[in-house]
Amino acid sequence: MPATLAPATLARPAALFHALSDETRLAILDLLRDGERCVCELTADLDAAQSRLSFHLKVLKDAGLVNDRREGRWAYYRIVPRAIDEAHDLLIARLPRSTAARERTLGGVEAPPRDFRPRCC
Amino acid sequence: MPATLAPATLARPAALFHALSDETRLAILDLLRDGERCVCELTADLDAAQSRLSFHLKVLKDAGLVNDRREGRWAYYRIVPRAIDEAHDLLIARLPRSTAARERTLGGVEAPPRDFRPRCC
DNA sequence: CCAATCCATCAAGATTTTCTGATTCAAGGA
DNA sequence: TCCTTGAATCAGAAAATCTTGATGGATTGG
Repeated sequence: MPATLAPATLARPAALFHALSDETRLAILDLLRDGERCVCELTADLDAAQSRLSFHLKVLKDAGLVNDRREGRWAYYRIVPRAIDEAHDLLIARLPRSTAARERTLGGVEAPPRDFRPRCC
Repeated sequence: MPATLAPATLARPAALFHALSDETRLAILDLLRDGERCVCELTADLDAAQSRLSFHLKVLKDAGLVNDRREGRWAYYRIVPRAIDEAHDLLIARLPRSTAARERTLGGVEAPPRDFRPRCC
């Protein structure tokens, strides 16, 4: 997308929300809420092909939402709570800025005058 | 995706996070934080094609993240704070379940015994 | 009525994601 | 050493998403 649309500050939130935007990945996270799991457990619980889980685990890991730990031939994945916190902050940052703006947003008493016209046209 | 992987309960969070996973849409939301804007304003501010903005506004609207209001030939869009709140709740629901699980996740003192083996293998 | 403006929608193409089925590698166990 | 298992990675196909340019409807002003 054009540079004018994509300040660096939007890349991280977009990547984080993208990692959360898939049902398979959300199902993985739901399983990891109870603690770490190896890929073979996830494969069994989700009834999904192993290469598919590896793919989605990589997406989650690249986004920083999960960690992995090696033990013998197993790979154990777990949630990184800080990443959820980060996503939380990035979400809150999307709320309307002020109470006044919020009321305007909600169509409250502070709505703009009827003859308000956009600046661009 | 397979039905076994996609309980109905995951469709909504996936759709919501997907709407938030694009830089153009995040840029739109950032502009709407100060109150409602018409499409022509967004087009000017983001230097984007009008059909492109209509596309992204539709994605945001279908996800419930924005509302629109018609006035003459203008369409004013605004953030729906409740949808942000909903996304917030869906995010918090992805945090590790208990303190114990969280400590296990973080590799704390409550880590499982060394001879722990996955149930599946 | 005519022309201009705002906007949604469509079709076509390009790009990105996702899935499947190998293949490969490392770690154990026999 | 040989065989099995857990997991990452790759190639190719399929599916979804995004962009662009064109079209058309609705509204407004002349």
